[in-house]
Amino acid sequence: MECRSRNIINDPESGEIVCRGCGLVISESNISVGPEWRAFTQTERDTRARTGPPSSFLIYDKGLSTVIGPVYSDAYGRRIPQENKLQFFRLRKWNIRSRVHYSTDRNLSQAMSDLDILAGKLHLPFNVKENAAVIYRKALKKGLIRGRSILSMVAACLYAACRETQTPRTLVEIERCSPRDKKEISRDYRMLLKELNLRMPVQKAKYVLPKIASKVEVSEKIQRKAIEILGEAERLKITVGKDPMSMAAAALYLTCKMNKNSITQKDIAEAADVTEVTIRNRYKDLKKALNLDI
DNA sequence: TAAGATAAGAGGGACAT
DNA sequence: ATGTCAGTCTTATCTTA
Repeated sequence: MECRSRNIINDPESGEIVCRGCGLVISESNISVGPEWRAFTQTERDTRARTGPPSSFLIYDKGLSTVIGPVYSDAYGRRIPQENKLQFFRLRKWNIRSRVHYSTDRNLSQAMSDLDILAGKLHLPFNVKENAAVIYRKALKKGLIRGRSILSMVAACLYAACRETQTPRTLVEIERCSPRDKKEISRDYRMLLKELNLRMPVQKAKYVLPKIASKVEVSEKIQRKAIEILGEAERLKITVGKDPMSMAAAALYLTCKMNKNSITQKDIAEAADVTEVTIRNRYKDLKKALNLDI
């Protein structure tokens, strides 16, 4: 099988790399990430490893800080004399205190842990989480967090990261996993867009279609046909200003009906998280624009 | 029982005041 | 900053096939 469009996306649901155009799973990224050396004992592994954990925006100090550990021996394993022990105790104490010293650091360390929890609940891949962390840092630097809820800002950053990376997650889905409500999260999200001058790519209905299709019983053929219809709808400019999710839902419903797949509006509405009425309206638009008579 | 029709209300963008 | 307006989507209810 060969996919020409190469319009690939890292599917966060399955962890696969798939083509957004045709749904082909491309699993050929066989890069070996293991070491090129062999080691037979733990000591050998320790001495041969040349790297530590990666630096990450998800850790408040990017994981690069030096930590004075609670071991009372020096680099050669010799015990530290009694008279110096107190000195090390004080050093360690200030090492810990200085790490999370400023309020922004405390805020960030709290936020990163909240982000971790939220992204985990939503099964979001690492790159989205990292992206959200970068946005949060920018917001914090511009003083946009103060006076707002950390949890809401974290949710807003995560949503922004999803939009930026074209990872299909709706605001409602994020709201369900966050203790803050949709109104607040969306307000903060809009504020982020404005203050940080973020430009988001427009969500395409055909990218969210597989998400709906995976929740209802639809054949691969019908999915492809629905995507075709969406392309046509876009060309006819009847998608502008419409929720991509409802466009996709309506296209899927239309295709099912044309192919004698007796799926109900209710089922699709549930899978797409839109109402039946909205599906009906979009369905009507599609039928009219495409001159279809079913 | 699913699908269609209709109406009222919420919330946000554009624009004016 | 606040108000208005058109347009979208939701919720609710009734009718039709």
